[in-house]
Amino acid sequence: MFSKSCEYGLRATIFIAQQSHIGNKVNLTSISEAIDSPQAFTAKILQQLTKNNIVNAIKGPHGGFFIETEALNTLNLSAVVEVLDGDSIYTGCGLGLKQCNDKKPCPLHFKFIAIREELKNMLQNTTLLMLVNDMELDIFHLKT
Amino acid sequence: MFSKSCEYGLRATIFIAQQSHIGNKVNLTSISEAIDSPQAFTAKILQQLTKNNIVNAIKGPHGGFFIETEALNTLNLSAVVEVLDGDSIYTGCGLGLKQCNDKKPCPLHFKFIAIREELKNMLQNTTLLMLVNDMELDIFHLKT
DNA sequence: ATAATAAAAGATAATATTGTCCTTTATAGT
DNA sequence: ACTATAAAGGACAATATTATCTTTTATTAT
Repeated sequence: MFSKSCEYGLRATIFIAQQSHIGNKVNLTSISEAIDSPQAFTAKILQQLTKNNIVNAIKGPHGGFFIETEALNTLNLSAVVEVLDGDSIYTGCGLGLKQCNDKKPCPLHFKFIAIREELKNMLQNTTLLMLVNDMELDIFHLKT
Repeated sequence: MFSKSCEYGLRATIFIAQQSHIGNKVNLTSISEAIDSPQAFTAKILQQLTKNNIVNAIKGPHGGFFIETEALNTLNLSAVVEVLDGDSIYTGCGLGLKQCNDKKPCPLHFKFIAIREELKNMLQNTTLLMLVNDMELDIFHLKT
């Protein structure tokens, strides 16, 4: 479904959101430990998320990654996915055709649209704050 | 969503189904032209589909690939996807966790399940015959 | 038997993705 | 100023996916 980059990116973002919600900044080491991801690779992904204003980064001692409290309520999963995997998951043809649309569709086009819309809605309607609140239930996890 | 192999494989299968429905066997060259795919790569994919009894292959002059008429009605898209991409699309975790289930879910687990079920149903409920019939409408295409 | 056709199989190559390592830049505390 | 911390950036390496090329096997028709 998503690329490895996107998977790690989503997990990292959710972890940062969680920590930001309780007022903590987190550094690369603690992120990659918390989500069980390759550290250097995760660093690259966080750079992209930082450049695209999904997360904030502060250098130096007591620095680290965080998300502003107000943003937790507006940032959704779709924003993260779009930064890391682009919009191909929304627009790409299920059979890999370059041109596939309502006018000139592949045989699966209309069947796919329904599912993609649902996925899109789910990703757009799920904010980081929602996930952070869910995770207080403590049955959810981000590693292994 | 699907791998390139799976995209080509689905397109090839649909084309073969179409031709089989009107009593034609088709060879590699005509398949890769009809679906605009790299020929040698498509050959490898067809080998897998043949081994897994999705399509039949006959060597030699007047040989080629085909699907038996009865099978057109029972074979569904899910069968093709499972051969080429395995079942990861049904069972894999959206965040890439090795262990993610109802007992120990990732934060997106329950939201994903709904979408995956719909995808699964769509792929399982869409038979090759249905697609062949749809394509008689002539608005659908398999290339570019 | 021979030639032609067509899939199967094996080896190899190109590309993209995933992952690592090392250096540079920024910041804070002493 | 110096040191420690931490992200940013660049170069490189490993792996997986995608793609090609060549040889072999099977079948048909002459």
